[in-house]
Amino acid sequence: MKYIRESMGNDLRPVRGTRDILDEEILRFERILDATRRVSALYGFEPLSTPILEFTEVFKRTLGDASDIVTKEMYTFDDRGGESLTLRPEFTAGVARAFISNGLAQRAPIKLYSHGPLFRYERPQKGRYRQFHQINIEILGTAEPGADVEAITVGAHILDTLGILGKTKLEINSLGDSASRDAYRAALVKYFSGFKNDLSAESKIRLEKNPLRILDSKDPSDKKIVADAPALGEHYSEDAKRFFDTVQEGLTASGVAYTVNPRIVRGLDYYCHTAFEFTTDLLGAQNAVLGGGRYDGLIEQMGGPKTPAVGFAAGIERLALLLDEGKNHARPIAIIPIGAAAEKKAYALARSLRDKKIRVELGFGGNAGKRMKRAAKRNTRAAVIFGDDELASKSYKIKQFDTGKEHTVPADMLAEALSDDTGS
RNA sequence: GUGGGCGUAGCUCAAUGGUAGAGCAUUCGGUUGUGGUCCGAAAGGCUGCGGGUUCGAUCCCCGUCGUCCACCCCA
Repeated sequence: MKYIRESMGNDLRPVRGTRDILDEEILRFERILDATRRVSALYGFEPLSTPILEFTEVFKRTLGDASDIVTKEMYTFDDRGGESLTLRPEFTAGVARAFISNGLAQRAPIKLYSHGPLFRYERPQKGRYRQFHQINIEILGTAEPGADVEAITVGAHILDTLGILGKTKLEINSLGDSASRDAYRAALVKYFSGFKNDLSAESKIRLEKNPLRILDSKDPSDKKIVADAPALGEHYSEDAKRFFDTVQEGLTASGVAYTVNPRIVRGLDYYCHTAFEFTTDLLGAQNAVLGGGRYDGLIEQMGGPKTPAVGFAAGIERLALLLDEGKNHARPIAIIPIGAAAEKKAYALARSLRDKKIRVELGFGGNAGKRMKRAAKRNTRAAVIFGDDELASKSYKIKQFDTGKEHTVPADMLAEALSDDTGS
């Protein structure tokens, strides 16, 4: 340690906004991925893994040159061949690209789930890192409101399986179809322009770049102005209204509780109709845990066939922060051989127990006392103790750590005696 | 990118303008066929880094890096 510090200085630190994930946290990650895999399979989702690197153009074209992500948050660099590449800052663009590249339109509608690391150059904060991880769900190739219902439902189901649905609330909104959106945007710009001098500095910029986002401003004086702003609902077309109604009916029929919040908006142009967020008040300012919406225009915008789609992403770090303690560790048993003959036999015993799906800690070296100590530290539930006596009588001594009780079982009953225990 | 709090042992934190201490954790011993408790001991620190003030800085000042919180943006 000392040597390393002297020779390497600060270079041993992980890069700002990145970190090693270990112990309790990585087990939580595993639980989240496990639940996502199991639940999404129930809905017919197939796994998809796309590259972490894409041509920069993939993100520029989908997110828009002016978006914050593109202008100041992407890790973009030229590779040795002079190509401009970018570490993916989000999933949807890469999934859409893969949809086109692989001709998945042939299989539409198709349901895909992905997970993995994403990168954004942002100031790190609670539940927010420069390398972060998401699970991602997309349903591509159907314009039916039922797909929106299913996307939201599978999200709720995953949260429920993780035991954290109750810590969140679901808010939904409709942005209307593109005609409704454009009309609404114009109405908003007109309205807010009348208050230009009273808006916060950020919102003045939003007025130019992204007027919908003013609705979501946290600035107190903005909020007052927003309160009387024209409502999105007034600008829905008949179709848009019917679509939103159908989604709500579907959610109710699916037993998914929600509230309509007109302030839920998406900044990017290709979003339309449904927008939704599962939020929590347990994570400070990073209140969005899972969010998504419909993006009918995206794939066509990328140069693919006209393909309506809906999807969401959920931040694994944020989900992990909400997860309850415990249930992460399955408790193994320890094998404690005493004497040379027993020690030699321990390897085969460990293997045969592991073949029977019993988790085994095979301590290394030391006398019985030392091995017992180590076993206790490994959170084992029981120890299998055997020496010359037990070998002679073809038996094993089992010690239950929780009760401290010991009993001896014949060799051929060992696995059975151990698998009776809970917690494996 | 903007604003604020904080950087002392692996972790959580003390301390004083005179070059640092506790608890937990770690290792060893008390116990070579029995853990968790208990007792004893050891190890672990350029007090983030650089500069300044000072006879002397962990403390005061400046810078820097890191971290945390908020804004921005988002999951």
